[in-house]
Amino acid sequence: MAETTQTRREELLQIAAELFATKGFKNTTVRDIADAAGILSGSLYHHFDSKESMVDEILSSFQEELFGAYAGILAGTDDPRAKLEAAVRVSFEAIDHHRDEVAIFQNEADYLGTFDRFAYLADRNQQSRDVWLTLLREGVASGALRKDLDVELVYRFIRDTVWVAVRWYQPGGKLSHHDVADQYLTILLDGITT
Amino acid sequence: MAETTQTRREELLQIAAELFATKGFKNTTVRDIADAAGILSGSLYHHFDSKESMVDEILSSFQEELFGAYAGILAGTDDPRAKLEAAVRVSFEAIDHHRDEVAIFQNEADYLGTFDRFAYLADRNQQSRDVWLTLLREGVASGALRKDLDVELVYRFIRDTVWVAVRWYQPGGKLSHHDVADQYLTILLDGITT
DNA sequence: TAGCCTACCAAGCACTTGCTTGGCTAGCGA
DNA sequence: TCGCTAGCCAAGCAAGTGCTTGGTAGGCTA
Repeated sequence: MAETTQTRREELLQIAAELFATKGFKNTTVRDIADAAGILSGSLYHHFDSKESMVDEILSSFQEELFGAYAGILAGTDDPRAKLEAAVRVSFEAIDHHRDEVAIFQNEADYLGTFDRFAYLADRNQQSRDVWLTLLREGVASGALRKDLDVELVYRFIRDTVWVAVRWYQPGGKLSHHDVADQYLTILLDGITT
Repeated sequence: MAETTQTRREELLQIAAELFATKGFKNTTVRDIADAAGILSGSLYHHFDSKESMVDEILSSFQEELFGAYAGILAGTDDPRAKLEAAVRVSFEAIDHHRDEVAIFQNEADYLGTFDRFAYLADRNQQSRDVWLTLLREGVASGALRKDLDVELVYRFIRDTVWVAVRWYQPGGKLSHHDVADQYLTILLDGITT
């Protein structure tokens, strides 16, 4: 294989990501990671500078992909409601494809954000807020969404509900991420009453 | 004061709760707690057996109060829709009144649940699920809620949205917990479209 | 005033943490 | 065959971790 050089690194990153997602960043030791990889802890430092640089790499590469998808939606020509639906679907898809990364971001962003190195996490948060608020305001302006809503609050509810789903969503389970997105959009758009 | 004996203990618990909520349980050291209280770390062990017993006390007493409230709603004579609304309101109220406790439960339940001592956390989770599913099924049966909903999924969405609000809700802020509950119920019950 | 209790300090122990250092080995291109 | 690199090990250090121990000061009560 041509990418043999990269492979071991990426393999270790995947192992680390799963542990970070499951046990938390601070709660995962370099010995845990090394054990799971079948090597000694010191050997990790042949591949990475520090434990921090591992999460850094995991999170930043994921964020880049996700925000590329959002940008594509915003730049598209769909009507506001379709764009909003697309953003929700893309998010649930991210949970399906990048379970560990989403979980790490959800659980550790606050803590990691206190370090200079992870200042970009706050920027991404702001960027995400801009995306959703833009979509919601376009929706209200176009008449597709109710005018009596507190757009900021709606944004928070959507963001929370979508991302926290990573806690219970099972990638190979009975419900696909399409199913989950469908059900959530039904509730969000039309409510649960008859 | 008659409760002077209890006061210092409770004061220390409050200090610990705030740190656990902000920095995480594992990420908070006994020296952190002691520093915040203005004493040395060893002195904490005059009041408590261990760091674990501190979270234990914090969480269990909170849970008892919360589930008492749920039980009251279930036992009431309101119609299904009113009961559902009441459960949502009680939850947002808990976020307002017990910020730290809710945050700790949200962030640490998974990790703590792996210890025998905190097995009751899983029981409480199950109990909570029963409460919400009962309310939702009564709603569907009465005709107040749509029949095409996946009740289990709706439960998860509600649970997540309500409790994760602890991450951004500001107790003394512009929006009261009543306001937040109102807005969420509007969305949940009737949707965001026109 | 003697005995007891609450609240704390000072010191440190046993262990875990992230990370470092120096060295080994297998494979590959020249 | 030589040098180079990727990948790993063995050993350990400095800082931090939860918790223990023996002791002190002040107040309450019999």
